[in-house]
Amino acid sequence: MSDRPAEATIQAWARLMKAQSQALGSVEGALKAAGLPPLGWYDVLLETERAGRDGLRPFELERAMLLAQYNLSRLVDRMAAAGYVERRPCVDDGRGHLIAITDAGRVMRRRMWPVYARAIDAAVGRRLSARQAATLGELLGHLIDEPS
Amino acid sequence: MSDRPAEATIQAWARLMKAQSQALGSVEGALKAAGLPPLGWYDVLLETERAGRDGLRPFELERAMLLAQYNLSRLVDRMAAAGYVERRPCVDDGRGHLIAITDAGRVMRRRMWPVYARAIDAAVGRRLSARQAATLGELLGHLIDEPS
DNA sequence: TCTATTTAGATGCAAATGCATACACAAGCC
DNA sequence: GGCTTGTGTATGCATTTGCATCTAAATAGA
Repeated sequence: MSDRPAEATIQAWARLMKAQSQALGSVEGALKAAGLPPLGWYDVLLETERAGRDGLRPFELERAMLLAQYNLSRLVDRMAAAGYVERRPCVDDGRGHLIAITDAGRVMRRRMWPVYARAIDAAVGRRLSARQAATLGELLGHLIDEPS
Repeated sequence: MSDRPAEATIQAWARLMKAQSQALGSVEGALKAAGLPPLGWYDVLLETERAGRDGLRPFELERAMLLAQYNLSRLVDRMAAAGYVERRPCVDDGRGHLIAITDAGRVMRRRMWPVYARAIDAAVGRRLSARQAATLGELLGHLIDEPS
């Protein structure tokens, strides 16, 4: 019980929760206000677009994102239903498939980006100097487990 | 559209999302592993305990937490059903009520704290020096809207 | 080759969330 | 007092999440 964290630790923890909650909320809000899909969709679109023609496997996508497997599986369902990605059989491995972005998906990603970018800038960029943002990123990096 | 955020901003944003997701996940995981209720319950217990004998109004609680109104309403339902808080009629204002912690609630809060504290320390405290934690808290503070 | 184990992914079900709206009382105005 | 507007809280319904489990295919071992 003498593990009681230092005051600075507790404050950092509390503010980490609060800052991300507000930042995320305002970004999601901006997307919704613009009639666009939620943030998670953007990440999938970005990763699948980066992956090129062939697309990528769900488990690869899972690693790149902060989503549980079952969660991703259903997100892909929805996005496929919306026509932004498609599932293709995977020759190498009959268990899985490849997820590839469609033209509509590319269009949507381009449509989302300006809104997303502006929202990030409002939530983070405009509130910190370049130096502060760099420091913040650096410190937050310490809290992230590198699986690499 | 030339609002494209600076690299440092984007990195800070991405890491903010990732760091809190991991930190929160590990804290929630620690609570669950110890057979304890989730984090949100702790916050309610803490605030109601601080509020003293009379308890406090849901809208006050709402301000102290990161919860939407309807969400809090149902959280209180669950916690009342579990016997940790109780709703009492409010004489001043017939619309609302007061939420007060019970003895069982106080016991539960005390049971949760060591686990919570250790988890915060593992997720944040041990990864940063005191100075770094203070800086992180300071920078995160810039991202938080002060309604005060 | 045949079996056991592991891995990729989906899915049924229960719980939690978000949204819109309903409801009840309070407060201000005439 | 009646009427309108505002505020505090609950709730029905659809969507999303979490958990546990299931299937199918790959891989390892005998």
